[in-house]
Amino acid sequence: MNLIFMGTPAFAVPSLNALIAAGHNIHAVFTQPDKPVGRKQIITPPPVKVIAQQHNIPIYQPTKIRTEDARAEIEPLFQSVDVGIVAAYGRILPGWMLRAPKFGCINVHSSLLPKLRGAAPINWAIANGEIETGVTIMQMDEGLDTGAMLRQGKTPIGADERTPELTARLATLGASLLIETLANAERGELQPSPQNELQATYAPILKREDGQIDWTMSATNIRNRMRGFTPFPGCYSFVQGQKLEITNCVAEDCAQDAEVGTVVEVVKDSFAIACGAHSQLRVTEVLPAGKRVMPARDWLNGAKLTVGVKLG
RNA sequence: CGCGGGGUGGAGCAGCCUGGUAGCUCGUUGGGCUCAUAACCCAAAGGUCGUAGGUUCAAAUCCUACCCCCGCAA
Repeated sequence: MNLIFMGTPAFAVPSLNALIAAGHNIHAVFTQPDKPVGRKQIITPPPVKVIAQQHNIPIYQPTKIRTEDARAEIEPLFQSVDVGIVAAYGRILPGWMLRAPKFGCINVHSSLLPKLRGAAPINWAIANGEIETGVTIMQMDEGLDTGAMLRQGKTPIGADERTPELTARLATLGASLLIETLANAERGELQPSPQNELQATYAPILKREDGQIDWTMSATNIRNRMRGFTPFPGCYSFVQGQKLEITNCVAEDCAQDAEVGTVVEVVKDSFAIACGAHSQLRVTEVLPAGKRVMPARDWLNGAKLTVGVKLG
């Protein structure tokens, strides 16, 4: 089919590659502008741009698409193709863009809609303790991930799995579902299925503050968030005024009746902190501010942590 | 010139302000104890104190420049 691809991060790359491999005619790739990354503020192109360049596909990186000038330039392009494909493009598309292509725009969303609509569905699937998630291919409308579903695939979430691994798997799954969906579209066999609004939940974009541990949560809940919030925003607390990120831990039952957030045990290779719901979080690996990831054992050697210290 | 933390045996840290013997908790190696041990006891090895200058009788420590790592902010 003749199409336009819109995507930005690594998650979108398998979909783009699959479209190319399947022989679709990609008229243009839209992606976010190059941005400065890291302490050195090195200008870095998004992964999707790199792939597009390798295949000599025209690239558009508009900073604004809601202006009349932008519309005048872009709308004819969209009207000339069969469908627009969106995979983690990172911005809200105006209605005229969604309607311009013959089949409209189709989105690869990494959750089992109507659950987890929004910007960070993979992180929240893990953080919420789900045991299964997936990818939904949907017909886009002007709402937030509210369009009719075209195809859906599921995958289990491993007990120790974190966001990067799950993201990679879902990206691959999404790519294959996307190709199947387009094949159906070409045969005129699409069967849109509306979402059940009553079951909708949301996965808001993550902020740095989301990483601060609330010790009144259960240890299992905290551990799920640690997995889901890897690598950003992480899962951290403060020990004697110093930020300490927890990079690995185990949830345990707690017989003791200590105040939540206090250290209840310090042993050779780990330490435990009282959490809500009669549980405790045994920390086995940490990232102190200004340092790199280290086993709890190493950190304890120098930190001289004692039972009774309050975190937060 | 965005703000800030840091570089000390293999690991994590103290010592620096108020210059003068290289310290702590571990790890490693050897020995001991024990039915046994990742536990305990004894002993040993292992350090250009990030780099280069400077001040000084004397620098991990004070001064100057530089290199590298990291957190925050973007």
